[in-house]
Amino acid sequence: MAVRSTLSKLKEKERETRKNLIIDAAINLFARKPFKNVSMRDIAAEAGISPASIYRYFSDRDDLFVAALYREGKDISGNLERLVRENGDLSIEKIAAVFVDYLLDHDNFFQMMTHFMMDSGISQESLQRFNAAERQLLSVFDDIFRKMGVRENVRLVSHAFFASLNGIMITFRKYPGRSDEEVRRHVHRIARLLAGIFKKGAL
Amino acid sequence: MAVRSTLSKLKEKERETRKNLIIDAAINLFARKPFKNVSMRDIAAEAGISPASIYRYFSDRDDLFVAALYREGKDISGNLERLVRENGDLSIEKIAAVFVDYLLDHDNFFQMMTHFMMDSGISQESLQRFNAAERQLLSVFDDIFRKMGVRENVRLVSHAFFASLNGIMITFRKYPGRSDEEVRRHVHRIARLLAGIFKKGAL
DNA sequence: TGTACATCAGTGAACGCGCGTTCACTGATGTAC
DNA sequence: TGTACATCAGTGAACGCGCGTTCACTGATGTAC
Repeated sequence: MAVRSTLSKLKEKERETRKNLIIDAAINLFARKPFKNVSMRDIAAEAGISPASIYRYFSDRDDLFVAALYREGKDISGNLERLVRENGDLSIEKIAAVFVDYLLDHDNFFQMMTHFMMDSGISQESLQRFNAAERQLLSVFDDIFRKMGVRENVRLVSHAFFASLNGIMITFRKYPGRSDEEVRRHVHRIARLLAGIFKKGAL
Repeated sequence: MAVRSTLSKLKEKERETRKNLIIDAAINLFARKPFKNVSMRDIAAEAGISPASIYRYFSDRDDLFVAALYREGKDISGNLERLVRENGDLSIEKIAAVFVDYLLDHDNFFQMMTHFMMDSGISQESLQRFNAAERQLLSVFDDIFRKMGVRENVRLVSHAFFASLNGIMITFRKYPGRSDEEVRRHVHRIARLLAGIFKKGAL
C-alpha cells in the first residue's frame, strides 16, 4: 500500500512536470507573437510533442491558457509582495511603476487577462481558475493599501487603483506612430499622475 | 456640368444612406450578441442583403466595424457634451455615472473599443479612423475637466480619468455569479469612489 | 426617339484557410499469478 | 522467471466548422450620338 501510494505520487508529480513543460512552451510563444495567434499546433511544436498530446493534460484551449495565466499571475503577485516586504516605506508611485512595467514587459499576460475579462463564453471551471488568479492579484493590492494606512474602504480603494492601472494600460498601450519607449514613458507619466491623485485623494 | 455634379452628389448621398443601413444592421446585432460573434453573413441577413454586397460599401470587416464604432462614439460624445452644456455645475461624479451607464448599456461599443485597443493587426486606415473616434471622446473629457477648473495638466488628468473608468469597466463588468444589476451597482460604487478621489486629488 | 455602350448595385455559390479537437492506433511500462 | 493482461503516454491524420472574402454573372439605369 505504502509503495503503491508513493509510486502514484511520483507519477502524479511527473504528470505535473509535463503539464508545466506545455505551459512553458505556451508562455515562450506568447513572448514571440500575440496571444490570440498562438495555436495549439504552435504550442505542440514548441514543446516538441503532437497536438493531440496536449489534450492528455488539458481539457481544452481555455484550460491551458488559464493555467498559463495563473502561473504568470503568481509571478507578478510574488514580485509585488517581495517588493513590499523588502521596502518598508514603499510609495504608491513605486508600486504603480513596477506593476505597469511588468505588464509592459509581459504583454501576453495583459492580453490574456483582458481576453478572459471580456469573453464571457468560457467554461465554469476555467472561469473559476481565472477568478482565483485575479483575486490573488487584488489581494496583493489590498495589502499594500492597508500597509499604507488606508483605513476606510481599503478593498474598494485598492480595487479602484488596480482597475485604473489596467485602464491606463489598455488605453495607452498602443499609440500609433509611437515607439515602444515613448509608449512606456507616456504610460509611466499617466500612472505616476494617477498615483499622486490617489495619494492626495485617498490616503 | 451643374446637373452632372448635382446628380453625382445625389448618388453619393444615396451611397452614404446605404452604408448607414449596413451600419444600423451591425449595431442592431451587437445589441443581441457579443461583437466577436457577429459575422458578415449575420449582418447581411439583418440588413436583408447578400454578404457580397457589404463589400461594395466597406473594404473589409474592420472597415465596417470601425465605422460602427465611430458612429456610436459620436453618439456618446454628443450625450456628454449636451449634459455639460445643460448643467452649469456638473459634478465629476455625475459625468462618471453617465459614462459608465452608457458603457453598461452599450456593451458592444465597449467590446469593440477594447478590441481595437488590444488588436494591433488592423490596417492603417482603420486604425486612423479608430483613433479619430478615440480622440473625439478624449477631447470631451478634456473640456469637462477644463470647465471644472483644472489648470495644470488638464489633458493628462482627463486622460487618466477616462482610462481609469475604462479600467473599472473592464475589470468589473463581468463578475461571476452576480446579476447585471449587482454588477451595475458595483461598477457605480467604484466609479463614484474614483470620482471622489479625483476631486480631492486633482481638482 | 432609338440604339449601342458604360456603369454600377446586387447576388448565390464557391474558395481557401486556420483552427480546435477527435480518432484509431502503437508501444512502453506496470501488475497479477 | 515467465506469461497474459491492463494502463496509459503519445501520435499522425483526419474531421468539421465557421468565416472572411472573391468570382462570375445578372439586370437596371444612365450616357452619347
